[in-house]
Amino acid sequence: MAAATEHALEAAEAACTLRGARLTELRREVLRLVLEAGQPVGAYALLDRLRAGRAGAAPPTVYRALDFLLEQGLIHKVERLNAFIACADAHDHAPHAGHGHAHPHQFFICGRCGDAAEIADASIAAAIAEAARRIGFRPRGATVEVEGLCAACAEAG
Amino acid sequence: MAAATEHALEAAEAACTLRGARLTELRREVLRLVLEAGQPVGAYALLDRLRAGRAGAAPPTVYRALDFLLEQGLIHKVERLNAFIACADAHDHAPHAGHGHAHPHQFFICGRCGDAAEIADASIAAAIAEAARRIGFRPRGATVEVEGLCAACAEAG
DNA sequence: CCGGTTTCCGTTACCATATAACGTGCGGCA
DNA sequence: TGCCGCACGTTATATGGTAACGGAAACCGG
Ligand SMILES: [Zn+2]
Ligand SMILES: [Zn+2]
Ligand SMILES: [Zn+2]
Ligand SMILES: [Zn+2]
Repeated sequence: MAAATEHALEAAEAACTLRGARLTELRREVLRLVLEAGQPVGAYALLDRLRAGRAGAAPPTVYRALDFLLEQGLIHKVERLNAFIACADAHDHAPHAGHGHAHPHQFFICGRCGDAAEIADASIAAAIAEAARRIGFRPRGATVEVEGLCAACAEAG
Repeated sequence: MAAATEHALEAAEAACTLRGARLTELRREVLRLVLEAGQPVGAYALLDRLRAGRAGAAPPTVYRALDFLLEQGLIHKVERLNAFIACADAHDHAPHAGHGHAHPHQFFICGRCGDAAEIADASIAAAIAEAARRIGFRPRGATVEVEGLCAACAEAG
């Protein structure tokens, strides 16, 4: 599946260029590591892997790169795991001119195999927006993370 | 509003008794601190306050109490803040015999004043359940946390 | 090409959040 | 009485995240 990673990297490159953001060597490398993980991955796990090619890497090195990738909507943070994962459809959501909130999304996290499936369900988003409206709350961003068993694991055991 | 805190503590006592769980002195004290905070409060902030009356308190002291209170559904964790808050309607949800998942709930967190409003919106829960069903996911618990401006702060500015 | 400005990133130090591991005391129970 | 399980103290450690400073490099208006 290295091909998928390469494709995603090229798409990220293109998206950044469109917005005038600089996907530097370091940021590109961190994005590659997140893509290759394929699952939510912690900042320090990324740091360890990053050090394979970059001797002096330290926490700020990886956190700054992650902040950039979050800004660009190329990755998401999984709050329940304090971990990061590549956006499943970074190439789809419109390249806003400015910086950004990530697009609305939800995660279904398997407690057995560790997979995190990203979806963008309009009716969940609508229900949240409606509830917010009802209490006069002005939403700026939402975290929706469901823990449980994925289809494969539920069947297996 | 100390009266409200006392009332909640008595309700918690009753609920624990019903389930055969022991709301010890320590756990009761931590619950009191969470109730008195009125907002999401970090474990180490609780630890500091706990130390006022308990010289030797250490991280495990407060984390074990918090784990118990979470089990009993008396408090919730706010993942986005790594903080804890008293359940807004702990006396309402059925006292399951066994231990438990917390009841379904959602938080609307004001980024200006720090308040976190807990609601239990059936249509949000339903939309999530439906999305889970569609992908064959078996949910065990959900985190729904919306960040933004509460009604008061949105009006103020 | 120059000089001013911004951005990126190396580096050090530190803070914040959470858990592992082990021991002791205590109450319930055969 | 001996055993067991739970609660909790205690120490140490793991894991996650920032502040602050400085130098190098990219960018831009001349
Ligand atoms: Zn996404
Ligand atoms: Zn699974
Ligand atoms: Zn609640
Ligand atoms: Zn507010």
